[in-house]
Amino acid sequence: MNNNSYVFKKESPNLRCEDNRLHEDAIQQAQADLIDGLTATRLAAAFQALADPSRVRLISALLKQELCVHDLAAVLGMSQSATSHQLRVLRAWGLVRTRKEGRIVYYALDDDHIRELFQRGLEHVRHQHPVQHP
Amino acid sequence: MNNNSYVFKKESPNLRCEDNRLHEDAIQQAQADLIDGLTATRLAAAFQALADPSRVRLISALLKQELCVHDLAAVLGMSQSATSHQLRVLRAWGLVRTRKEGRIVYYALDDDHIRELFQRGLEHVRHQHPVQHP
DNA sequence: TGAACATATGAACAATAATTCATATGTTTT
DNA sequence: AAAACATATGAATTATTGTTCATATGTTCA
Repeated sequence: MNNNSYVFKKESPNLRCEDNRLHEDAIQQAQADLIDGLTATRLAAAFQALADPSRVRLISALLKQELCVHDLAAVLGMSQSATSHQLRVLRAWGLVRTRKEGRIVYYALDDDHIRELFQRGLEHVRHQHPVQHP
Repeated sequence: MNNNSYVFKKESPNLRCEDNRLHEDAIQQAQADLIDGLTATRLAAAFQALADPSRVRLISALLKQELCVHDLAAVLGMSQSATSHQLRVLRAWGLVRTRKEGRIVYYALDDDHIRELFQRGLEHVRHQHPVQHP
């Protein structure tokens, strides 16, 4: 999926943007690529699941092995309740799965997909320009 | 980065979790893998940048070519102001870059990195189990 | 120069979300 | 059965965030 034909505008005479004469083609192309509302909402939600420091740390703790709620709370230094709430978010969006053994519930990453996504994000952060303010 | 030695607990005699006799090793391993607070915050922020339907749609519109603010607003059906605000978020976190030509500002994806991350997310969403509620 | 245009931004408001506290559910031990 | 334990959940509170509205900045055109 490495499309090397990214389009930049040619040095162009000054036209009003409003006219849509200048950008008509680009707009149509963009309309075609635009993901639909439902997909956008789901995709955003998937990223949202990773958009919190606590949840990101939970994922990192689970990179190499499963852990129970109690231990996750201990590792992260969070309350049991907060941990459980956050785990529910991760589970609801399919990032982790659970396995129950007696009264203990073990959490694990759902699949390598997640690890992959996590690593990509980490790469991005590490290659990053000095942090700017949002 | 495909670590195939993911650790699951052995079927184990019933011990109190609190004891840390059972999970001691796991906890130490997790402590070691745990990303630090600053990294967690930055990583979460990076995902946060993609955690909104409008922003995800902006990215999708920019997959194949650059576009100006006016056109992005038109393509997404958002107000100029809202579009600009969201673009600022994407720019602040290094997902898009800008190029100014006269009074027109063109936005483009910053690099293939972003496309990659976007696609991974999309894959995840598409492979997804029937949607559950958070 | 003044009017039209493209974009950016600050303040206000509405909507979401994360944590805490108290308590509920279900399991194991005594 | 009662007590201890592991986890889950609802309500309340505080914090963040997205959008709108009005307006500011900077560029081009007449």
